[in-house]
Amino acid sequence: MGARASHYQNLTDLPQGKSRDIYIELQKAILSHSLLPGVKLSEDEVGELFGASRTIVRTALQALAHSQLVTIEKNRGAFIAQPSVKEAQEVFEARELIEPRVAGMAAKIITPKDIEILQNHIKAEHDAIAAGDKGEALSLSGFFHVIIADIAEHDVFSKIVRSLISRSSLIIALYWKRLDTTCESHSHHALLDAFAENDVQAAEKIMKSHIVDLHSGLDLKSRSQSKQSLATILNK
Amino acid sequence: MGARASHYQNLTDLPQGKSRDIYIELQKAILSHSLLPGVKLSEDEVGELFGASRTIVRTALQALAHSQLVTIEKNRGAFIAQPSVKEAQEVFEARELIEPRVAGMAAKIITPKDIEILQNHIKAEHDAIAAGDKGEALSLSGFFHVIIADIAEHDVFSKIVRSLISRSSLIIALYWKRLDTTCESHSHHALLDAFAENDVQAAEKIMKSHIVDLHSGLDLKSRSQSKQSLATILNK
DNA sequence: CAATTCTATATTGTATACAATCTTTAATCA
DNA sequence: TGATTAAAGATTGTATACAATATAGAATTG
Repeated sequence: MGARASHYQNLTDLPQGKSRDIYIELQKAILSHSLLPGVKLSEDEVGELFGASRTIVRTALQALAHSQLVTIEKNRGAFIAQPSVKEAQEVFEARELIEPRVAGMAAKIITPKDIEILQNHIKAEHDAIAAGDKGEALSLSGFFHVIIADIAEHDVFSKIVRSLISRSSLIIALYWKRLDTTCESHSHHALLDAFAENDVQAAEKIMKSHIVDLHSGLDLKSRSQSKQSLATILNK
Repeated sequence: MGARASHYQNLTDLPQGKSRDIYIELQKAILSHSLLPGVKLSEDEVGELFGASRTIVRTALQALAHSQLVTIEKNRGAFIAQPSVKEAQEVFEARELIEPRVAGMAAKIITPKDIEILQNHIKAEHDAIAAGDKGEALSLSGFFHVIIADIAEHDVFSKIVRSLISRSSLIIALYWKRLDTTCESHSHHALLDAFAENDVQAAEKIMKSHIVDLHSGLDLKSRSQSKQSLATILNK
């Protein structure tokens, strides 16, 4: 649990403070699909919810915009980003190039403790699925990839991977067609086996096919959409 | 000329306005090594220079911080970033993975007009070297890679490449040891030949070895300068 | 004289007031 | 009625005043 929270935190380079808190909270809501693409984030409303002035809120929203989780339209405001079909393709193409390499690097230097963390993470995924908490399960399965990037101890790749995975979450919200998410867990298990044996090549290969598989789970013709009030969504 | 300006502009997702102008100007100064790593960017000073309020300046500085060209320290201010040795290694490792792929993609779809643009760019590089304008030459040789990313028409990779090249400029300012920069031009020429023949594999290979070569031009033991204050630069 | 504490100054952090712009609603005209 | 225009309201953009913090210099102490 503590591990998960820290992964959220490390996603921004904002200095500590209220802006950072707001960034993290909003991000959490976006990655768990509580906030869906297209939803407007009004400065007053967000400020009201978090007890912060607009100055602070704007800092957080601009940071989210830099992370491409939010789009800011001049004189119109901030909205949860809606990645285009082309962007969706590109994000997964990038993941197909970068993440196998990262997985290979992780396999090289992974420790038993790291493996335990990943095992616990997979368990948490299973629990979320069992509990029917789809948003949480999805969020966790994304963070699985982030943990691997952290294990690889390569800050540059790690940051890129985090960004790509965040954007993947939005892409999945818009274009995911498969209803069975359980198939993913299989890949994660297989990856763990490769890690346990420090098998670099196997890790690369499994990660590659895993991402190709995720990519193929997208329906890049239709997109889904819905609108809700921000206050309702954040339970505040 | 116009092409070069547009490449600066496309480096940020800031909305049009004064913040964007400041971002672009500061970035230009950083990439041409007019502003060196460690230099402080005081909000008042920058605001004075550009005739803008601190609100606007802060937006620009925060954007630069997110691009990792600037580091913001709480209650201390913004400084031109000073990449560590580890970060320098990682940036070039990332470039070695990503840029060859991008060069291959560009080779596949490049047009005669694109090739002409690249040729003109190389000529501008030569002119800058001939004129002894080292900063300009360096900046241009970086943008050569950005243009290739644009030709590949892959926004996600393009953005990553832009970021890596910006950071490379800081890294070169801190760790470059070679005194002859002319050798680079050769690689750029060779790349152009591969592009002209739409030779994907050759483009990948040349780009890879070009970046490995750049990487080997770094002295990752000693850094050329540590913190420079604005006072030092102004001889006060 | 060196080291330390204290004070004054300068700089950044935040809230807020006002301006500019967009959005919605009401009114007008064909 | 339907479309167009005009006014009112709401929202974002920007400047600025004040608060919090860090920095530099002076005073103090051993």
